[in-house]
Amino acid sequence: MPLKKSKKPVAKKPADRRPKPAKKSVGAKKTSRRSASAAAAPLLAPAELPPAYDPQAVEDRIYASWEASGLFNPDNLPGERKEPFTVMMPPPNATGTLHIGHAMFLTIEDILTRYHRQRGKAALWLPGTDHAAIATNTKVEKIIAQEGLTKYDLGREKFIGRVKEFVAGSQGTIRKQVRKMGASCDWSREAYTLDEPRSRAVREMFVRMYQDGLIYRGSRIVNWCPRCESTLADDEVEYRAEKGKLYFLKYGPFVVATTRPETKLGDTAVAAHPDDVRYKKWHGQTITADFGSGPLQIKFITDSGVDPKFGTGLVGVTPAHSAVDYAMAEKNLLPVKKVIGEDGKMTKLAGKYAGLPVAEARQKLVADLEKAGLMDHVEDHDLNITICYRCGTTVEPLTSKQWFMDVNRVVPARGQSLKRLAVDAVRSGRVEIVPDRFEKVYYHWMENLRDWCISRQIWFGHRIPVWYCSSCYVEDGGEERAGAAAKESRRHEGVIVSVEPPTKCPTCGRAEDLAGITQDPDTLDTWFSSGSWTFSTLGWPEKTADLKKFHPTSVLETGYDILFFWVARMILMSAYAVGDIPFEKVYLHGLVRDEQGRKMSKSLGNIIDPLDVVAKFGTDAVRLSLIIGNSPGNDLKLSEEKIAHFRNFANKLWNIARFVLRSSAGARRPTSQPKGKTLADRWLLSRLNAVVKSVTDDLEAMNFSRPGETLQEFTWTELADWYLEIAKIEGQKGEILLYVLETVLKLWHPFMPFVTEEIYRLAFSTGHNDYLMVAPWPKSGAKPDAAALKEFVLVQELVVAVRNLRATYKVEPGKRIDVTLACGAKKALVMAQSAVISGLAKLDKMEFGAATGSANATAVVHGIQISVPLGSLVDLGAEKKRLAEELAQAEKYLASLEGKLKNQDFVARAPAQVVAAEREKLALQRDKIAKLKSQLKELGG
RNA sequence: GGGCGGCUAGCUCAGUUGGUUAGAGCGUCACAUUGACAUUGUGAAGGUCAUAGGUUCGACUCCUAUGCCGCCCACCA
Repeated sequence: MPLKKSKKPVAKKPADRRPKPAKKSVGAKKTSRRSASAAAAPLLAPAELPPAYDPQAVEDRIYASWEASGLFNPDNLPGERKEPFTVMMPPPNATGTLHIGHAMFLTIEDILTRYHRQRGKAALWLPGTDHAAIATNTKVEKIIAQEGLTKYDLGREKFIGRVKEFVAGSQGTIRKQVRKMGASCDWSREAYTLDEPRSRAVREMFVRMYQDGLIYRGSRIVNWCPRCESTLADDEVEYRAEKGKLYFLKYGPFVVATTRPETKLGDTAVAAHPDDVRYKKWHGQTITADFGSGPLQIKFITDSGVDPKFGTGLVGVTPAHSAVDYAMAEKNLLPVKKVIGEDGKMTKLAGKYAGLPVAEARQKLVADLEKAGLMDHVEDHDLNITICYRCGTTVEPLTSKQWFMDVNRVVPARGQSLKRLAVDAVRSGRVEIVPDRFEKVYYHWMENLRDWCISRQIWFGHRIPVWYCSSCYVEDGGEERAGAAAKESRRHEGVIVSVEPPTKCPTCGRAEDLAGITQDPDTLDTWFSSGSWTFSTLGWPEKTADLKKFHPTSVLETGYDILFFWVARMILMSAYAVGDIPFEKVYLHGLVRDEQGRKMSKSLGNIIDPLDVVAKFGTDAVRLSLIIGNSPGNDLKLSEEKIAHFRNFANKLWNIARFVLRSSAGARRPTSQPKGKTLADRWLLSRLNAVVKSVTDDLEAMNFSRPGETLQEFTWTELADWYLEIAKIEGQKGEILLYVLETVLKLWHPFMPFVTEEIYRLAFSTGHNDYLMVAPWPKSGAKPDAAALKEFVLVQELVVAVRNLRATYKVEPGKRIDVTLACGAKKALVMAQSAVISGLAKLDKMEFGAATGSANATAVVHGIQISVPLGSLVDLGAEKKRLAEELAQAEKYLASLEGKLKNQDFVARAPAQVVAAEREKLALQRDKIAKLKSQLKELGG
């Protein structure tokens, strides 16, 4: 009993055991046992298979054997594999553990990878993790806060040490969990956005873009999170509705409405709509306003974005603290007056309010204005405040000297701006987004993209590869002005931008005293590094063989929630760096929600932990539950009941295998599709071919739910419930059963890799790295046997009709009954199938001809009248009622068919096929009605 | 303010070029337990496909409105 011996100890091993290729415990046993008996027959007596599939006893062992086989690495795959299939795993944030959403994407990507691997491609699925700069930084700040520490207590070096420690632990957990899901990714190529090769790629990218003038340093408006003490990208802010006030201030000769009076100290203009007649005479003038910190020179400008109906139709323009206002300032070359600093306090430009936190400054200013009679009135107002997507703190828009990526400047080598390149990649069809409705969303976002602020003031991340020479570099000072001048540092003396740390200043030659050359303290936006993920993982900037072979990648599979953050950035950066698309297709999945459709969250306590449900139901069941019943771009509602259903299904498949193995003892394993001998054989094989085609077509179209449903229906209903039952009657089906089982395993394997691989190992594997994982995908060559399909349906319906009668009259399930069939032209078919029909319907005698006597229960199917003499069991009244109901229904249907066929337009315009089908239905209904009527007459109705 | 998605059986969802008596799973009801499987089998009940129009011989499917529910984007100071 080698199976049982090998099972227990392996199952106890921890999931995280990283198997060493040399140690082939499973393979070795299998090989020695197998080598004696060649490949002809199943090698395991079915008695050795436990009656229930036990995922816990199988999964870790199977995964370890896959990993040991080296077959996750495309370089090791058998045969000549010219065509690559590449998926880059969206690197999970190294901030903790995986949730059920990760389990979903792992499943989808694994299905894709396994399918294409079976199709004979060089399938590469490259795993990795993301350092997730702000998220991880914030997380570790929280952790050390529990020790009563801040990052400043530790200092930069020590703090980063703590982060690295945390990340290492998190990565270990993630690796374990990814394996637990059965992911067939190539661990030998695992990458991390902050490891050395990726860091080098980031620096290289930065330097090249700087040299091409696409990265510049300038003082522009950014989103500033006072808690994180860092900038945020435009898409890293979220909104929260809040009740606020709208203050109407006396503003020189006007009244201007504002929600943030304290920012008015930084106003440099006031704007009206150009067509607003009330203010025409002020256009171009300069007025003076004073809010208590001295007179302000305010230019009157016009902007079509101003809504004349809101407030007084005037906007106080505060370039330093509003993105909209900054845009107006750029157009009008207005001065920028920064009254709020990065510390969240008023600057010295705020006069007497300098040094006050923003909230206090507002209170004081409002009080002062009221005192001075400068407050016209105050209204309640609903407003959307911007908050940090990581910590929820109110974001302060302010101008700051940062590094930006210019998305509108023409890329020298490409002749177009980054924005245009990224739009065209999708517009041209080279990148296809599934579902396609997201293409519109993508265009809209990309067209409105502004220069991307890429510098962050957090400590953890890629340090900006820029150094400043203290001898040559002079910070700009003085008054700022919006517009072209803000992009000051495309080139600047004393600014050294370099992949490797500089050894001397290129301007002054300063070398010995490197203390005078200091690196920019800032780090890069995390998306800057993940934007290069598709090619940095393959060795870029080196011209590696991997890069040549596997890029552009085939499919990028990720959640629709990071379409902008990540997908768009990858298209942008790939267009720049490699002059190509990063992937051919984008498949966007939805969110996993709880059974009530709520987001899963710790506070709601409705989180489904993938490891919990995997332990409870098995990985295969969890995988299916995340795939079936879901379509791209739509959210999925998940419940344990659903997972339990697929646990049951995995067990069903297991038991189908047990049955097949015990029924096929001594049979040869066919190398091609056997010929069917009986109607049931021909039906099943024909159905199987149709299923192969349908599943293949669906997977090619990246449709995962439907092939799962198709396979489930075929496996459970057609194969198990019908064919296996017939096999018990007809016998002698060893070869067909083995063939169908093997084919079904191959088809199911991408969806449920563990149970299928285990069955394959027990039933078919010859050892020697013979894994289902690399078994060729079935071909769907044969044409459907239309006659067999049609005839078998008749047999099925006949059987169901008899079962129905039995259930209606509560005939004991075990009892065999007699039946009289009036078959007409179908007699030959029914006679030929009499053994099957009798077996499935538990018949004793089957007679042909018209039934006699009134003690019959009757049904009509496909023109065949079934009469079951039930003697005293038949309640004549009830039977009459039942038949009358059936007759009424049939007549109703007949009437609709007649109506349709009487319609000359239908007959003339509908396709001939459709009309003919309707005519056939009509004839069948008429026949049925006649038979039902005569039976009713017989009963005296 | 602009845009997108959903609305099909009690629940979760299929329904891909317009032609089925609208399907599945779960749940419900009835019955069945000596070998592939009770993590099962057999049978049944259950829907005017959100509403109103329109196009068409024919609409769950296409078009136009409307109503809920959800999401995304946006500069209403």
